[in-house]
Amino acid sequence: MNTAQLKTDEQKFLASLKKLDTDFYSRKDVVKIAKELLGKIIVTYFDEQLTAVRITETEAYNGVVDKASHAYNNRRTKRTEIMYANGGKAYVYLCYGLHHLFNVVTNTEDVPHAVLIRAAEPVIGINEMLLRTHKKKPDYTLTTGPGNVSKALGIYTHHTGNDLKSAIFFIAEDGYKIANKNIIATKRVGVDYAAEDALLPYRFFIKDSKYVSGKNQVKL
DNA sequence: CCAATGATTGCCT
DNA sequence: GGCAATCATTGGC
Repeated sequence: MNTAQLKTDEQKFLASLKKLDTDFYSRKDVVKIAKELLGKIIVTYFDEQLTAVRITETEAYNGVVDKASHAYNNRRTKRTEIMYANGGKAYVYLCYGLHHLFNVVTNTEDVPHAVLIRAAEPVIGINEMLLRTHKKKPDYTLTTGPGNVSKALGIYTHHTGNDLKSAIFFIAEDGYKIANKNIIATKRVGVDYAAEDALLPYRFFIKDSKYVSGKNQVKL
């Protein structure tokens, strides 16, 4: 990216970030990674527009043994192939024919784990997010819900397979910490078809955050 | 080849 | 709270 054309506050913001490295993503415990992604920053710099959000809600998908996962029972198709890559890649797919859902691929090669990013809080580029989502005013719906997060950040299915350590699309930490007692675990949303696996406590969100999807969200 | 469907959202009542 | 929108992927024929 050409950082010279960024505003001073944008440059300062980027300088405060440290990208998560491959070791973070390639660990074996996807549930732990889903928890640790809370509070991290997603940055996109598509079309000369810098946008960033802080993750507030995630869901773990535990690979071949998880009936809610696209890779359940080692299902390996053109769409899911990227889930079998080493951690640190983006898995983006179209849901209900219109929503682009962004997942972080974790674990090592041939172990198809992923974390769905379900909600976040805007940090940089709110005006651009409003343009992308066709909204008038920023409220919690701007980046709450997996479809909305992708829309606000400009993430589409053609980004599937992208490396999350690139200059224009990455996840980073900025030192922000969340106490364990402020992380809530619940069952996942919209996976009732997954029988007993639908009940697993694989969804995590930041307690009291306004940017949380479903019935746990706080109305303004 | 083709019908069914989904890790959702937003608009209507 | 109910339901329509909208289509790539999937799996069955």
